[in-house]
Amino acid sequence: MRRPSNRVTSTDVAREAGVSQTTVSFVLNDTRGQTIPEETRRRVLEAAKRLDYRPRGSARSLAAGRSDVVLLALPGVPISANLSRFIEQLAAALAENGLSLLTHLVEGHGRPLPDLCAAVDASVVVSLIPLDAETAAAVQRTGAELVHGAAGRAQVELQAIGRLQAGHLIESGRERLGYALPALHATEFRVRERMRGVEAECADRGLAPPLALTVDMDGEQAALVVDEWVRSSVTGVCAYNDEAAMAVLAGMHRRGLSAPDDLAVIGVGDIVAGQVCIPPLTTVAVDYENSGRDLARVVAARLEGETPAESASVTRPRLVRRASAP
Amino acid sequence: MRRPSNRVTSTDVAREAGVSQTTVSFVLNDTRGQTIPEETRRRVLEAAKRLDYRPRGSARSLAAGRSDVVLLALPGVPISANLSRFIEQLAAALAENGLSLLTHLVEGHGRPLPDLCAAVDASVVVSLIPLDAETAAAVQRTGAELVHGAAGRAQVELQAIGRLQAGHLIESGRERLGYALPALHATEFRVRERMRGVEAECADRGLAPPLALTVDMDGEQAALVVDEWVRSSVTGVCAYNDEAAMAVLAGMHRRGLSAPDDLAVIGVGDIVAGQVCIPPLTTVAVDYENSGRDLARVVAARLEGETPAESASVTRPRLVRRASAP
DNA sequence: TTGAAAGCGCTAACAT
DNA sequence: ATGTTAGCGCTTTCAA
Repeated sequence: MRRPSNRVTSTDVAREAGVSQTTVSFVLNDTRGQTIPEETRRRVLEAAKRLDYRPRGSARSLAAGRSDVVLLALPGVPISANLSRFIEQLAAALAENGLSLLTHLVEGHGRPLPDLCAAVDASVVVSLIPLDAETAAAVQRTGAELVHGAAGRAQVELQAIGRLQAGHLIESGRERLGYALPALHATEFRVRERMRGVEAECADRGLAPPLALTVDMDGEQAALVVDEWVRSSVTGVCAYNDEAAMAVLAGMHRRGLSAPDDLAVIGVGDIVAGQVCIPPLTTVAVDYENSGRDLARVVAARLEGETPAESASVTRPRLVRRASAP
Repeated sequence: MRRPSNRVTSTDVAREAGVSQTTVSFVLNDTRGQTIPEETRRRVLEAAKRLDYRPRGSARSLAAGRSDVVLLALPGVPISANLSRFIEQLAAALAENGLSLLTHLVEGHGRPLPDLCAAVDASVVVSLIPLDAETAAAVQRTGAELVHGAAGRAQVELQAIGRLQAGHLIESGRERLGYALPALHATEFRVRERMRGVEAECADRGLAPPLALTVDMDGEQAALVVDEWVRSSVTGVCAYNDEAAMAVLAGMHRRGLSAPDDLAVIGVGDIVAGQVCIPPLTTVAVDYENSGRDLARVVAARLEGETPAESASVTRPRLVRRASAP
């Protein structure tokens, strides 16, 4: 076969504790239906600690048929501080259930998700990205439970963001809106849905749809775009994100215009820079709050075989009022 | 034992292809030293594809004594677009070597790194965070190779960033510098080292050390800080990061001052917002360029048992000139 | 309350 | 060129 590794195994622990390997397993797993005297338990636990024993996941999941690994699939985009906090919560809550959270960060790079699932024998895959049917099926065929972090509702929530933006601008008296599309990823699902939210809100309030224009990360180009909005009597602009919103602000500055008087501007994301741009940026923040813990609960339930009343939604848009659109 | 799962195994593939399970293993692993006729290979491959077979990682690594999992340990902070690209490269390059990249995103949350290593039987751990000796030892005791992504040199590079900032300002004629510390994490290693770089550069050029002040993400507070710099005849400010730099810009704006005339400002990070703030922000970008691929090479070498001339450094600071400090 | 023993699905040495 | 077989370290039944 191969050189036997020198890593500590449960057999070593058993020898050290003077019990059988089976007993070690019982103690370490708190096997229910097994009653272990305190004295034995203590001896095993101490031996394990003394040897710094760590059960080998591969052996464990091979034998048990399921691992304690939860795979989190994230889109490859930069990860915001906000999302970062959500992941922390999720990891912490899962750890309390003895589960290990590992992340697949880079959609489309590296090995395909189903391969990764098989590679670590994941018991659950939590996906924050929409999986096409084929991938989803392949994941499930590896034996992993599939949990959608933002499934189904994602579309609704994305639109809710747009609605919140438009609603705020309209309530402050703007009747003709513009929409600032990002130069990159302009065709992405998220971009489309957020803009749809704005359109829907305008429609509901009997206003014309927003005048959508693409904004580069360049003051001069942005100024041109601003010119066009002004020409069209636009008085409020919803941007796809805070960066695009800041580009609009920069374009206005070049023309001697200022927010909110000439054009009210509202972004999405609540990036730190938005607090100190000129003027400070009104934006829609997407909070994850306790949803990390909620999701962990869903994951745990799934492992019990239950199908809980679907995941509470992960996101929750909130208006952050600052000077650019008071 | 347990209900036999209905997942496809290599035995199923063997049956489907009409060969032994061993042969399937040979074909799928391209076992060197084994010669397989094209016809057999084809039959096996087709059977595998037909059944959508995926080798189970746990069984594989249990038998082979090593898995194909590479664990990337990242700090819990938000992940920049830049770092994101680095990870993509790494994942892609590793995949070419048949390795799977999984990420441990949340330092200090969830299970400890050594536990995760054991849980997935990682063969390599790539750490972008400094690991304390105890953790490092524990990781290695799980059998994983430890590769430091930015080890040792980290300090040098962090200082190089500060030097680049200061050098640029000084070369453009500024003789008295300020340093903008972030309100949060002000005591962090990175913050200290970056500022040390600025101090070192000032010292080398025979100038006084920078006047370091803490800047909040708040225009009014920043204005107060700017007042103090002006009072002290500071003419150029190095900020810990782009956000802090933008706060300085905001403070200046409140006082009717503008960059670079009254105060030249330079950040770090090259965040997108810096392209469209007022004025556009000069900054130091930290590029990962091809270091994802480089690191993958180091990982592969380590798995071969070689100890290559230590990892090429991961980062490389570069000046991005814009209006705030031309 | 404990332990012996049978696998889990795979790799790799050893036949054939 | 292919198959037989012995484990890898663990969980879990079953017997003691």
